[in-house]
Amino acid sequence: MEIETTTDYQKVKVANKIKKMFGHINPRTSMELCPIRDIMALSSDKWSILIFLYLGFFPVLRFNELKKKVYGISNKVLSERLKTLDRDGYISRKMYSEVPIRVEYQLTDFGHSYLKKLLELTEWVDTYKETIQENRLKYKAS
Amino acid sequence: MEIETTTDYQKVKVANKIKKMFGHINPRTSMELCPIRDIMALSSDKWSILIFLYLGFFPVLRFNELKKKVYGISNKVLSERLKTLDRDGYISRKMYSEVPIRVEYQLTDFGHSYLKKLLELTEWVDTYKETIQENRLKYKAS
DNA sequence: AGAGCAAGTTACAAAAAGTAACCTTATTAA
DNA sequence: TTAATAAGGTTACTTTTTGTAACTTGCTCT
Repeated sequence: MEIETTTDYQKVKVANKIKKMFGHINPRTSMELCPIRDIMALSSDKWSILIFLYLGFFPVLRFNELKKKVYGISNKVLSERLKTLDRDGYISRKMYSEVPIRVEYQLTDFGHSYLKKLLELTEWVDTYKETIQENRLKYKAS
Repeated sequence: MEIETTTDYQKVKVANKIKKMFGHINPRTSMELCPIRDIMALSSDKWSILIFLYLGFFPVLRFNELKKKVYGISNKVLSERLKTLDRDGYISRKMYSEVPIRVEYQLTDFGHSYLKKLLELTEWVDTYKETIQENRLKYKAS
């Protein structure tokens, strides 16, 4: 898989984007107070990605349905992640007081908007996953 | 900040993308063996994002320069992240046997390619960070 | 009365991240 | 001739985060 080189012009554009977003980036200051990292970390961790993907694929899922699909996740962690995603507005939680109780989760418009962007990044990863495997083998051999 | 609603047509397109990438997504199988999560988790965590951004902004940085810029990171974690990013091929590490020793890190073409995609996601986050803050306040109040 | 179900919670163990002191090799200053 | 300084880490130890598995709650059905 060939990676096209980034031209100097493109690099300048990237640097400008970074500067615009992280205005205080310079040798003397930090990004410590920047919320972007916090938001990124909470929405792109290994479990949240799967929750986004499954809710993008199946419009509505209940707690235990998600638990079965997001293979390996525990009740505790699923519960925590759903709370965070709900709190930040990516998903909605609807409780129906039936017996037994029914709770339904789905992406909000905001969540769909984020998922669209997240997918573009995962598509890149999907395209180059073999390249990364090869890089790891080369590294190991060296 | 208004979020535009995702049409049913767009949702189907998203579902198709997911199906293409995560072909085995269905109620009976898992994504357990999928490398995408692993790669995403290792390249988009809270410290790696900053390393990408700083190396996207400053073409070449030495260990201690990075340490100063990536405010709050410890030697140990910086060293670990740099190793992982080097191993996966995002950055290159060049050592010069001077005294004192000099080690330079920079993005590879592969790393630049990834950063470009990562930036699109962080730009979305940058655009909507206030929305998320509001969502959190609403959630807290409810 | 006992079993079962959905949707969690809780107490505890394991893993990951953070902290601070230390190491190496060579150079210069006292 | 010690001693301090420098870069780029490593190591031992502490704290925080994750993961595991058992338990809870409220109601129904047998």
